[in-house]
Amino acid sequence: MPKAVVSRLSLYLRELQVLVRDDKKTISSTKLGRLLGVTDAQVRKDFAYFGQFGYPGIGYRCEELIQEIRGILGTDRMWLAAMIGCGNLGQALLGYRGFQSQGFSVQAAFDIAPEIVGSTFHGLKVHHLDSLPGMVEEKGIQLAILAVPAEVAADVAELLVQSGVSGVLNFAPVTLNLPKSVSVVGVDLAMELEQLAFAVVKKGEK
Amino acid sequence: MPKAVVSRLSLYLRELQVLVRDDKKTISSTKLGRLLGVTDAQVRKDFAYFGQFGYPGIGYRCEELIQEIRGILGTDRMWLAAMIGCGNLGQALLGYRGFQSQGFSVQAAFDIAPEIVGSTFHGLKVHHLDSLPGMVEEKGIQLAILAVPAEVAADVAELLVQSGVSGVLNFAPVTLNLPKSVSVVGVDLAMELEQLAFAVVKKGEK
DNA sequence: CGTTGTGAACTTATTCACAGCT
DNA sequence: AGCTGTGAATAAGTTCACAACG
Repeated sequence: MPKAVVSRLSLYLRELQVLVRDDKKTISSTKLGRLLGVTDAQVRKDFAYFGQFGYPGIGYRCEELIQEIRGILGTDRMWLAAMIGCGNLGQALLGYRGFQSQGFSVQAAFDIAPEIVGSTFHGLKVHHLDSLPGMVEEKGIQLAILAVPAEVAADVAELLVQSGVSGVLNFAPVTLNLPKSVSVVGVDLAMELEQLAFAVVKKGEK
Repeated sequence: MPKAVVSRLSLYLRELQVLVRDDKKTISSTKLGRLLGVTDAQVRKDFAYFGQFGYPGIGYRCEELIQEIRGILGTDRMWLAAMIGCGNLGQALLGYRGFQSQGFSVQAAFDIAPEIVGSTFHGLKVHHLDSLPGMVEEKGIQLAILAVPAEVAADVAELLVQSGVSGVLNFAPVTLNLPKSVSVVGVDLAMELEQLAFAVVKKGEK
């Protein structure tokens, strides 16, 4: 299965949730594809990797398809996460409503700076990083959102691995080299802007 | 040219900047690839789309290659950006140092909420969205960072287009449908966590 | 010698096109 | 009639492997 399929699955899910909010009951591969800029065949093939979810002559039932996708992605259960680093970005992410609504619950927050440890942001008290291993165990935390400065990201990531988390969402602008038992997804905001700059330049040339 | 090449270019750039900080003068495609988890052939082919930057027997000169990549991405000049939406996320992004260092300067910030308009975050005063078109023109703003709630994202994006921006970095969890003269890069934080959840689930099954 | 640049081989991903279901 | 699911065809992207270079 192509690995791009999984990111399209997230995209389909997001669009289906919009459709349900607008009281749409069913949607065809053609219409769903049009909304997202992919072909109808692509939509059908993507779902076909996981099962037969459609109804010939009808399309896909939105609510049902949402459940199927959530089951595939694993977001039908609640995932417990820890926020690591409560500076600018970490604080903002603690207040982000979109995580909770998609199946992610930030259970604990950590930092190392004396002026931040002990503070409360969006109802969550910040603990010292030293207490991370214990709390991961105690609370059953599976994922970490890493929002620390680049210089310390590698070391902190190492600590996360030792603490037993299974996945890291890395906002630090460095490539983490972790054991392959731990999954990593990187989000580099400056890189995204670079991609945008390139797209603009290319368009200007055409 | 494959479109994945451009995102790898950003990745190479980031790693090269680390290498330069560590006083490395040159690097081979094999070593650079190892650091990032791609093959040596991939590294060479990626650069080959844009020119001949390497030295047989030596590798690539880091400083030189950085300049080449910045030239390709268009980040050798400074890009002027506006922050649209100064809630949680917008405020955090205004304080993000990584943008400036990679060639992006946030010149103005906008919101619509009376309690936010007029405030100052990280040295930047928040204007009302109504003054956007004028300031885009006046300051020569090319890019917009869209950090508004999903419900209003489409309408605000429309205003951005009318104001004349060339590119939008969209943090709202919706697909924007803009004229193709305007480039859009989307970053959906919940989607990234979903990708991570899937990776963890899949690893557990194996 | 170590390393690039690149055509050719191969692998992966997307699109086509149509049988078959409702 | 409208739409899915899917094998076959096509296209895109990656790796191989080696000549040429400093």
